[in-house]
Amino acid sequence: MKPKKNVVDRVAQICSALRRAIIERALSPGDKLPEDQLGLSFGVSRTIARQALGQLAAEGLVNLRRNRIAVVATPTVEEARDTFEIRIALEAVVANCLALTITPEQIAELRRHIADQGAADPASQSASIRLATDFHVLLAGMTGRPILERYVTEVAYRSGLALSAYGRPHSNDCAIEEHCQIVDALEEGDVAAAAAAMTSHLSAVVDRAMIRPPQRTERDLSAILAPFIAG
Amino acid sequence: MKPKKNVVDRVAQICSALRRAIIERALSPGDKLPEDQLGLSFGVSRTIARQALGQLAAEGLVNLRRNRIAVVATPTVEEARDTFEIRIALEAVVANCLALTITPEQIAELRRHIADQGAADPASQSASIRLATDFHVLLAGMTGRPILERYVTEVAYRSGLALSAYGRPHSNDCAIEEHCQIVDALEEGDVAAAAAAMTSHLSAVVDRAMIRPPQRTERDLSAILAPFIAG
DNA sequence: GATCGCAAAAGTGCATACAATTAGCAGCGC
DNA sequence: GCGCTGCTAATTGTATGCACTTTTGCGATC
Repeated sequence: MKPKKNVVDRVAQICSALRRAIIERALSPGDKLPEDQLGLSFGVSRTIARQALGQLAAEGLVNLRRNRIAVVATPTVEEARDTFEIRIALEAVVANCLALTITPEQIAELRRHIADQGAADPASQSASIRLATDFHVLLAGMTGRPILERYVTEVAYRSGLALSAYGRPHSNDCAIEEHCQIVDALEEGDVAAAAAAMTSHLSAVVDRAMIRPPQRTERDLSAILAPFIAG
Repeated sequence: MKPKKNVVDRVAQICSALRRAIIERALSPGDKLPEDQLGLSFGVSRTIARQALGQLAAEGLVNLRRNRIAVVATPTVEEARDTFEIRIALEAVVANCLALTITPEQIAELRRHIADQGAADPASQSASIRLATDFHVLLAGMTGRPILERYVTEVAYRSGLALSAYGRPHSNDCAIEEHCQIVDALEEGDVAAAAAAMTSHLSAVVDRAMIRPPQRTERDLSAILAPFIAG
């Protein structure tokens, strides 16, 4: 293969890596993200790191203040609730859409995903959080609507960050059970049931969370980031 | 006043200017946006212009392809419909929220805005389109939820771009009438009626549009942009 | 007259350089 | 001990330079 394509934009790569690091709680709200350290970790110049930070700031995952080091955003409680209400509205659209169009192959893929989720090491917070989020992203992707998928994904990541700030340690079991109910409703093509299952699932996630007070420690950024840098 | 603050981030300034230029149809889908020409127009270097383009691309207003000149996005018909469905879902949330919380002062402000809209020169497409969009942004802002406001704004601009590609020349009168109905429902605190008025208004916008085939001409970018550069 | 090839021009992709701002810290007075 | 002051290191904000890619213009060729 030619040395031509830079994979697909290094900015996007860095954004994905940081998003995953945030959603998996390797990075916590308030963690600092200095441009040159980021650049060093990902093997790019500050120019690129800076663009990535700009994107993430637009997505609400990072806070940017002039002449200040970028930090992982710390959503307020109001923002967290707001995010989830928006998420519920958007994912209801997904459920409505999919209940009418979903194929048996897609159902199978979803069940496979849920099985993976069940098989994940329950001790590994990061894996179960990521899989739970991926389930929703997968659903959104199945609608075949790129814009809907984009917004659902964005808001799902933002929710993950909010949970990271306020949620109690993620509990995987209930998520799996509720994800199953959603797939069941989709399989039957029951629009109302699918939307209801989705809504009550997300509401339950909110109810289960919104408890723990935030914590604060200093850590080594490059060590945190190492596993997220694509080979 | 001190010579310190750069207003508030020049990237954001350029983004706003371009968003307005797009929504007012001074820029049409497919129009080229070369970095150095942009930089020249706004008095910044390519670095800054480039960052702005990155943001706008993330918002779906601009298309970016590697080594190619950035262009104003040309939404497909599917994307346009998708955008509007998302918009309807989000603005229904706005309507629900406001029907319960809106104050008499806010009602007055909305009626004032609608009056301005009625007073706008009907020949001026750009003014009436901008005012119509601003009405929705204003509503979203009144919820006091910054995240909801952000998504509604983004999707409203995207809708505007879609209409620019496919809509027939914007008709102001019906919009004003429908905006009035929304405010009426909000004033009565009737949640269901407000959401219904909002939904049917947006559906009507879609129905009225989605007709005209896109056109294509070459124009002078810096002349187009001149009125959008903040003093 | 149309087509192909190729070199110049235009444009992007990225790193680096430098100015400006902030953060950290030592020293000082109280 | 505590807070203020000024210095230095760290970090961001922006422009510029260079390599590379795409587009364009133009002449040769058929």
